[in-house]
Amino acid sequence: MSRKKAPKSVVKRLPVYLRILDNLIRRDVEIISSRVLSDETGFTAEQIRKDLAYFGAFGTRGTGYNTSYLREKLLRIIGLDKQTKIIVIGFGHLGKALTRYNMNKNPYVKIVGAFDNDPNELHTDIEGLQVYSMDKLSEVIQKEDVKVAILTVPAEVAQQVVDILVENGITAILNFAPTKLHTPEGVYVHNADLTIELQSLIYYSQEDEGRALKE
Amino acid sequence: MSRKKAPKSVVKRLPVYLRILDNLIRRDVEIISSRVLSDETGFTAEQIRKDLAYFGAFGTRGTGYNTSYLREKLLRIIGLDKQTKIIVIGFGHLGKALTRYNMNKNPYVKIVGAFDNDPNELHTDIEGLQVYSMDKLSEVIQKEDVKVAILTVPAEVAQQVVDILVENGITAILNFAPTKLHTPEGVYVHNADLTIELQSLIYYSQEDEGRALKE
DNA sequence: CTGATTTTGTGAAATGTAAAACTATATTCA
DNA sequence: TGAATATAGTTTTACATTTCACAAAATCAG
Ligand SMILES: NC(=O)c1ccc[n+]([C@@H]2O[C@H](COP(=O)([O-])OP(=O)(O)OC[C@H]3O[C@@H](n4cnc5c(N)ncnc54)[C@H](O)[C@@H]3O)[C@@H](O)[C@H]2O)c1
Ligand SMILES: NC(=O)c1ccc[n+]([C@@H]2O[C@H](COP(=O)([O-])OP(=O)(O)OC[C@H]3O[C@@H](n4cnc5c(N)ncnc54)[C@H](O)[C@@H]3O)[C@@H](O)[C@H]2O)c1
Repeated sequence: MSRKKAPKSVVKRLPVYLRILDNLIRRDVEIISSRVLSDETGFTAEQIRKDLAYFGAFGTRGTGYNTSYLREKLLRIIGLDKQTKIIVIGFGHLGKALTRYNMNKNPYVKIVGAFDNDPNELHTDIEGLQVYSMDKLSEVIQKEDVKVAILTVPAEVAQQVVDILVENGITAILNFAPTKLHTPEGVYVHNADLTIELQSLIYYSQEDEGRALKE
Repeated sequence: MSRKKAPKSVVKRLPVYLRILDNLIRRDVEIISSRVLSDETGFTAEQIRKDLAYFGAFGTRGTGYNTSYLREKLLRIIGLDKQTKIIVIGFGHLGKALTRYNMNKNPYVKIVGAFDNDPNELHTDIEGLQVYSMDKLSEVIQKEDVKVAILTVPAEVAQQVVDILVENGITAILNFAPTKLHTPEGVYVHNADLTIELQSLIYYSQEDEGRALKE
């Protein structure tokens, strides 16, 4: 049976459910209802049930969801059931912060290398991390069979770096550079645009003062 | 005349338009059509026109939009016409990267202080930045009349820090901690959850392999 | 100066997403 | 054992957003 494709908004909520489940399991909670999940996530219970229904029926009526079972299912749905290999391009301030964080705090991914074109950045104090110059890119991507890259280079060079990544078989890019990237069909780009987040927050922070909507 | 409230999706696109306009003005482009804006942003021309229409009529039929004029209007709409004062709470890896970036690259906001509870973090090599211990929070917020905070503390302490921020009059928070924050009515929280971005990207990177949607 | 062209601004239709209502199934306890 | 209760899963309805289609207004060419 072929299920309807899940909307983007649903996919964005799956990792939230996963995180809550991880916390619950750590606290030895074995069963959770959509109602309680609702309290923890802020999404409505109906929405949570509907989201999960895109992928199957994982609960028990009258009881709720088994936390470990649902976690396993979510891992498989999201694609985290086997550790995803990732590279980071642009080992500057943000690249370093993200690399360190994902190596220490994110068990679902494995950073197999960081890359920079500045020779001064080719060292690190992060344990277990290799920092390479850009000419090692092809070699590492192929040897490790990497498909996912985090891009933290300046906006001016982002497109040219992306072209190289795509050439070498990268199919998914988390882009922090504030610029629109052009990629061929089949290469996914997610923009994590921190400036946009901040500016739209400022919009809302002023809304109450009645400025924004007046003529 | 009172206009209809702009949807969140529209508000998120306004900073994108602003950025493109900044680039165009830097290249001395004076007039831009919605069609070309569409090419630059990836949004459809109709959508761009409709977005702007929530706030007024800023273009000239037959010609397009004057870049400088539209920029001024957008600045005022978003609330960037006067520099917004911001504080950063949690001067760790991510907090440092964001602070440095916004001090150097983001002319629309002014970081008036960073805060940390670890005495080792109370120094910095960022020019013009003051790093304070947490007991200076009230004082700085009041003296500078700050309303917006960037939150980069560990998830475990995020809620207790938020309570302090709210107590002291902060009304908008950009939250990087992977946890749901509870705030009273009138306090805006935007979650910038980088782990969710990465995990949902992984979902899409596997979609083509036909795994995710099969029974 | 006039008709053709361009491009904005906007109402209507289509699509996508969320919420609500409902149904089915399991559990609990008298 | 069976009625009451709890909760998942499904269908329906409402709402939000995008796309479409075109009128209105400005410009341009001759
Ligand atoms: N730091 C932030 O908080 C922040 C916030 C919003 C957006 N961003 C965006 O994220 C990106 C990185 O920001 P950052 O603060 O880390 O900047 P950064 O200058 O500290 O780091 C950029 C790194 O990319 C490297 N680099 C430059 N050209 C390269 C190339 N062609 N190939 C490989 N590496 C190259 C540089 O050597 C540097 O180490 C930028 O696009 C920035 O606009 C950053
Ligand atoms: N670094 C990343 O790339 C990344 C990615 C995703 C999410 N995050 C989240 O962002 C937050 C910060 O991450 P980080 O990597 O910068 O961590 P970090 O440990 O480097 O920084 C956290 C800082 O907060 C300070 N702090 C702790 N408790 C505090 C308190 N009660 N009051 C004030 N300051 C306090 C610490 O002293 C430290 O300097 C975390 O919640 C993390 O989960 C970070």
